[in-house]
Amino acid sequence: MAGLFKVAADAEDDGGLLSDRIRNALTDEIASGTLVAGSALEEQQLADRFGASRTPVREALRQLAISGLVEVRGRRGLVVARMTPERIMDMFETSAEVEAMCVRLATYRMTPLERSRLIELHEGSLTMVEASNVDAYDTFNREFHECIYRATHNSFLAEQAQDVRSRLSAFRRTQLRQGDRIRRSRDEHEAIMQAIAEGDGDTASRRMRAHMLNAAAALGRYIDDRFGKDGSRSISDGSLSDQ
Amino acid sequence: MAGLFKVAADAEDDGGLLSDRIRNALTDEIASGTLVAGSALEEQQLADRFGASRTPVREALRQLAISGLVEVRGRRGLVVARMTPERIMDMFETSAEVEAMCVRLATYRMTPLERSRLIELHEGSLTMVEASNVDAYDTFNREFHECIYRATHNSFLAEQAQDVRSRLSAFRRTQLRQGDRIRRSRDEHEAIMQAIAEGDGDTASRRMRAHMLNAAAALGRYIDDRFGKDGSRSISDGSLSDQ
DNA sequence: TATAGGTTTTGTGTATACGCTAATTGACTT
DNA sequence: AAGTCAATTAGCGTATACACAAAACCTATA
Repeated sequence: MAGLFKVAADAEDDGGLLSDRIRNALTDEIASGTLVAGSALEEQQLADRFGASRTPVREALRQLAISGLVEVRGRRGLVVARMTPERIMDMFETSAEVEAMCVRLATYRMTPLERSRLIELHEGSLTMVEASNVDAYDTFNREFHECIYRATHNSFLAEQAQDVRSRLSAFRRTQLRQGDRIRRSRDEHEAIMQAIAEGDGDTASRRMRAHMLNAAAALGRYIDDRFGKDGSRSISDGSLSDQ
Repeated sequence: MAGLFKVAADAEDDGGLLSDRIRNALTDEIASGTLVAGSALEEQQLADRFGASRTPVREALRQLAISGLVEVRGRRGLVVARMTPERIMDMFETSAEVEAMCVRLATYRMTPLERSRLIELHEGSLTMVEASNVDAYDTFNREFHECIYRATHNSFLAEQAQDVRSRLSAFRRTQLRQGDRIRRSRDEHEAIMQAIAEGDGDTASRRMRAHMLNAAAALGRYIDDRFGKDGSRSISDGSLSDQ
């Protein structure tokens, strides 16, 4: 069973479409490692296991293929994609770069209303940190970043950023519980907010990149434990030190 | 018919999978405007038109939905996505930002072999410019950018960049034929190459962004003609002027 | 005449059946 | 004994059939 990760998909565990439920279930099983990387995925077998027919299974697999969670191998079936530590770090780095890109544009284009909304959100996160309320902070964090996406006033970019972010959600899950990561996370947000307030998009961008890479690093040991010991590569040769 | 755009998919017009052929055909028809935005797409009707059954049509439509070319509306069918000028410019801007991000990382991480390969490609493009060989330059251009993607040494980022680029291919088609765009394109490549040679990732990044936005601007009038007259917004408030 | 409720219709979601490609295995030849 | 070719088969790609849900339409009543 995929008990390790009970993702947001559980909200509508039985109401939605069958193909979507299968997709979510497979996503969880792959992210949690229940389905080991490289193993073959046969449609009929999965259909039997879910008590469904091949049709919705196929739809689910095709979506997973586009998400990159499974690899298509010509005519001869699909296999669970190998989520190597390198691959995961690549995804985190990409996410960091995308977030940095977004906050830069957002700094230049944000309306006063959007700015005050972001400030309001940020200030509200203080009590969560003091209460060590991880779940509340996690929700806030998502809103914080989505607020920045919207402030770019580029809906396509916002969708892309959201997509990358959602693909990492399964791995980011445990990040905030590592040590005093929450407090440091909020401190980094603070620094980003300051750069935004000064209208300095490039600085906000650099700080956001560092922020995201710190979050990734907080996951480093966890990922190493799960997937191997080789997750230590320099993931940003650029100006990482900041603030 | 979708005669306007004979895309690269034509290379294997009959050999590939039926669902892929349908997907390509629909992509062309949407990009070319043959299928007007907002119109409903019924599976059986499309199946009849392509002489196939609903199954491959469904697969194609699901892929298009993920690509953003069609919008899913609950249970009541799909509609052709509205490709407004704003949307297209958003996509071009995103592409520009992604390319800028890639070339920055590539500058820091590129191996000597990759650098020499890029130089070789760039120098080879000179004869194409002098011969005004648009098709050859278009092929070179794709290789040039893909070479940069790979040089980031981040396969996930490379895939994302490739994905964004491919989504724009239908619109970028005519770009190089506008005026002396080819020569200016190569000049911009030249400036980027220089920054790469100096190991200045930030400069390479800025120049790449400007390069991509120039390419988008070259398409501006074309897009305006096709989709309306409102495609003129400031698409980069940041440091656009460069070199 | 307008509205409410039921009926028909339309189209997606899912199940099942068939064909075809290609991988595997076995036998036959060298 | 090893390699090659043919036969078998496993599994995907596609076609067709059925179920169900939502929207449109028609009818009956106020």
